[in-house]
Amino acid sequence: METRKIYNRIAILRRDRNLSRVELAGAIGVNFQTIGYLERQDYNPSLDLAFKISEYFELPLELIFSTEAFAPLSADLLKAKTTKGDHNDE
Amino acid sequence: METRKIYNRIAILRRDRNLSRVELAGAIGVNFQTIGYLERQDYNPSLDLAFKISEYFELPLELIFSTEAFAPLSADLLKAKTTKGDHNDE
DNA sequence: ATTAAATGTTGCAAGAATACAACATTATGT
DNA sequence: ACATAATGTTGTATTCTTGCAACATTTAAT
Repeated sequence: METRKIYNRIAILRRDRNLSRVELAGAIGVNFQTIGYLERQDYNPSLDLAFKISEYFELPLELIFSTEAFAPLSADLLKAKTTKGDHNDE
Repeated sequence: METRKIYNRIAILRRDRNLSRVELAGAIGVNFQTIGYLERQDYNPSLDLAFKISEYFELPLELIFSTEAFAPLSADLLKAKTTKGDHNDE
């Protein structure tokens, strides 16, 4: 299978919470260098690790990992504010 | 890292759409035996493969994969119906 | 009942993810 | 400027994922 690179927001989320890689790694239960590999997108996390990270940040997996490059977090923030109150369910 | 087993709904979703493993595998671009491994939960898919499957079924990844065992699909269906119209955003 | 399709099982090979160590570079605080 | 923390780099070993082949069992259709 031609493995695609999955993009992620680990680095920004980590900095947003003022954590070092060592701290984040400790909290999640992986080697701190593994966090580095993921932030640099040297390789994709396993599905289990992706879930662990999403659980740690208390964010849906799709908000942290994506098959396409992410826009800056701030853009998403703005979009969320703009859409506030819109309930277009169907 | 002590890898957890991730549960999935691939088998039910596949049957729901009347696909054989060969067909599903072909559509996604993996070996048909790989679908079998995943359905039996012999191992977890890579994050990329999980995304491919979620894209194929046009369902959010968390609806197909979970760190905890799934209730039957029908239960979720009922819950969705019950919650219809509830917009508790904040 | 027979056949064909679908699924399960085992085993081996290749590739990807993770751990870990040692060392280099960059940032931060004083 | 110095010390320390944080991050990056390279390399090796182990485990997990995927592909693939061969064969067994189950299911479905006729």
